[in-house]
Amino acid sequence: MAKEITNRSEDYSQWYLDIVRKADLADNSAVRGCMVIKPYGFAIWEKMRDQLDAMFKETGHVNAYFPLFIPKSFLSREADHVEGFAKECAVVTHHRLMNNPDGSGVVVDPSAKLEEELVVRPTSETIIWNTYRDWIQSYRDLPLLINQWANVVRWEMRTRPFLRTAEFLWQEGHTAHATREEAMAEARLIHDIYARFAEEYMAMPVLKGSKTPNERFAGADETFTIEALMQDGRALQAGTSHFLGQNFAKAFDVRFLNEENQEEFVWATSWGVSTRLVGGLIMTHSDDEGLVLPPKLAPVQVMIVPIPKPSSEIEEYAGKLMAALRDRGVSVEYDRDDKKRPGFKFAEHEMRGVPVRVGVGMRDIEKGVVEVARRDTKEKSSIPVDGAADYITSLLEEIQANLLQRALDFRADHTSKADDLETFRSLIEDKGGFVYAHWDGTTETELKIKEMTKATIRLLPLEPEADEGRCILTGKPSQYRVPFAKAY
RNA sequence: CGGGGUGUAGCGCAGCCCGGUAGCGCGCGUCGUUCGGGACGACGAGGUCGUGGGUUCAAAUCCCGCCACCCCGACCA
Repeated sequence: MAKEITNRSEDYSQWYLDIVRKADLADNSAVRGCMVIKPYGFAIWEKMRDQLDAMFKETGHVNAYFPLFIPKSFLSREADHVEGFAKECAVVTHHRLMNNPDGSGVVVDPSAKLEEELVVRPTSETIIWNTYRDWIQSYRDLPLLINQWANVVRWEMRTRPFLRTAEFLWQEGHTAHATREEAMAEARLIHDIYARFAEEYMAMPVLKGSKTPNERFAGADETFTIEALMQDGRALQAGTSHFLGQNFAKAFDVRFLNEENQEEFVWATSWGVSTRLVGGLIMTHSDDEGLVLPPKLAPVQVMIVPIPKPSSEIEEYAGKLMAALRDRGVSVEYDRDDKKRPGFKFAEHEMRGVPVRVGVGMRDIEKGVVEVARRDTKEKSSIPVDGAADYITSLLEEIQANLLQRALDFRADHTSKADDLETFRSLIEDKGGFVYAHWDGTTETELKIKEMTKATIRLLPLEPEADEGRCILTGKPSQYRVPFAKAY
């Protein structure tokens, strides 16, 4: 069922791009590296967004919005931060165009040069912390638990729809706390929320852990990550939550008076997930027939196809089922297009990943049944129409669970151990997936292994399984294994 | 920024080597027959052949410049 792993990544890449296009998710845009998200693709993002937003709000967060433009000087306040992002910033230098004197369209008006150039946000820590300085005076102002839904721009050299685009949509949470412990707990809380969302809603299992210093967010003291495994054996960083220590508070001079009337710098976190999750969703579940959506995130969970074409008799028969499904909170649509034939519609809805298709024709009406087809296994069965709403409701739950299980099995099949460099290299190269190996803990070794094999340490397990061994590169002692993988 | 490749109808491509004024499939429109797994037939619409120059009686085709995009690297929280 699942897409077979191929070492020829261009095949996999083509398969992915075909799904994006054929399932009507996104198009290339006129701007290099930016994509147009089409209504169906955006509907999936909206389902994700609404669910995440609810989870943030349940844990005391509120939404706000900060400017798109950041004065260039803000970026350089935090040394690591500017170093991390400087190479991929879009910069606004002027604020006016004028007619070209030679009549060939418009040019930038040189007299409209900005005093201070503006950077299109690659992330908002700087402008938000510059604002927080004015909002925080006392411990009574803390914690400050704010999230924003926004777009950001990172001028990446190579892009791929959803997985890495120059402009992308995301949420970024920025919180301020009175103590180190509280900020760390916040970073861990969000990390847990991301993992729960990935598994319960996306049916995408993730590894949880912290990043090595080398892979940490620019300006963070600790980065927590969730890492998923795609069907071509590559890992996808799906969401990060950062403990920022007092780095940004110091850079933007954000202090507060504690209960003892002493001045302290505040403690911070930031965290985000993006439209990259849509790419992860596609790559986790899709097959050669197209997209496969987990019911909890499918814009349409059940599509009713009249056979051979719409009629008032079929609509009346199906209408009762639709009402019963809606009563149970299931989103259902009736395909009333009378131009397309049933076979075409079947293929089309499969392409778009609709979890359950219900076929209704005269034959079914005579027998008092409907034909129920599930997208994940392609199985079809004839179900009495009277109990169909209950059957389909539980079938949706079963599909959700099956997709997660399938992905878990795939990950288990593509998780291995290596005790020497040659085994490691061949596992990474031929099998893909996560390869657990011993590492001496140094950035130097991490980088050398990356250079030799393209594999990176995806995370450091939070509760590592004790397993003494020797680093596959240097032979130095190691207390536990870390998962390596090639990553997107 | 290096190495390779491609620009021809909405999409995917052929034609280029060997110059003669543009074609195929899908899609699109109309009509008819169809309709329980991507229908078929007939007719039809749609193209500054990426762009600028050169050679030639004549350029999609040959030559030179430029631009864009894709792939592999580099890069990438």
